Amino acid sequence: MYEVRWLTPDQLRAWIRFEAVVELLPTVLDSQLQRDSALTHFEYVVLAKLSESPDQVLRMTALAATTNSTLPRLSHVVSRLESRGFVERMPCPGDRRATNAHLTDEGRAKVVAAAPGHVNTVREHVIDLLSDEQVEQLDGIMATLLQRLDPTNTLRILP
Amino acid sequence: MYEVRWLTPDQLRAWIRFEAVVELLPTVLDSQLQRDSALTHFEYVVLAKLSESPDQVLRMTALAATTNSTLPRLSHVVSRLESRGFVERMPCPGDRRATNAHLTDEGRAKVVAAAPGHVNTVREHVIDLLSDEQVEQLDGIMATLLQRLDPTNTLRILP
DNA sequence: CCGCCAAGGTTGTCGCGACAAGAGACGTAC
DNA sequence: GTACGTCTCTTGTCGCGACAACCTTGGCGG
Repeated sequence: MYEVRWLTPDQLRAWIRFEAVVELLPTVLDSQLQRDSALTHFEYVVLAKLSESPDQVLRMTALAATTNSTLPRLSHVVSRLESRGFVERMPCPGDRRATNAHLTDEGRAKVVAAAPGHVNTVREHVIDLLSDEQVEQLDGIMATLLQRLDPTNTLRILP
Repeated sequence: MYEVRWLTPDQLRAWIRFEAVVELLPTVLDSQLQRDSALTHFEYVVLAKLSESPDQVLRMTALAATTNSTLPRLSHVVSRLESRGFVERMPCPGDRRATNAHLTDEGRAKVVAAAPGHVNTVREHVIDLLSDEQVEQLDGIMATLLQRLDPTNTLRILP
């Protein structure tokens, strides 16, 4: 039985709405990609991050970090993507413990084909609904939250 | 091959951060509740919504709406909660198709015990990190997004 | 009444995410 | 050179969420 600081009405309202968006948004992203490209949102992110990196290669650990994922989760997903021919695993030359994930040409084609529809969904459901000022506010708020959520601050390295 | 309006650098940065938070936040909420109260975040929300309603009763459909869920998902969760003694199903007097979910005393005790820890987590990871102004901004942004995400606008009925 | 469709819930199946356990490889201390 | 701890990744198991199929009841037109 310790002291609890409950939320004020304003805080509560903001939280309930935020909570709702956090609950609903992933479903929207997933179903669009699933429907149009037979990809999970997470699978898409993996392919996208690989396509943005030099030589289309990233170490599993680095890939896990940029996708806000854990290694076990990533490993499973890469296995699936590998069996579909979008990614191939290659031993890392310098470190025999490490594995490199490499985007195949087929995988690259896949993500290139999926990107427009995904960007469109992001616009329709988020960006285009907000003013430039609100986008800036959103960025500031999320940057603050990430300092708590992302211990390694991987995401502070941004373009 | 149609026209694509890519995101501007500012928009992209905001989106990547928002995406990261949407990915990471649910895990934090789930693991705290799981660790301290052996509850899923969604289970907690179900119990909480019931505890806030008159007579601790809500129809399944209404409960699904206020928890941003689908009926199948809710039905499964209520079954689990029922087997643990936190909720009981009762036929709705007025409509023999409908089912009422009723929070038991045990369930009420459970949610009351879990609430402080949960509120604390929400404060630590979200509310207390933001200024009052940012909380207001967050509320405005999320309200806008919900108009798209929540077709029935169930959540616009707020305290 | 009676045939039809919509509304309200439940159940079954499948796939993904979380977690724990394990197998190699690297570094380092002695 | 060898023993220990750490890093890197994989694998197996379990539980939840999405989706589809199904069943019952209610409303409504003829």
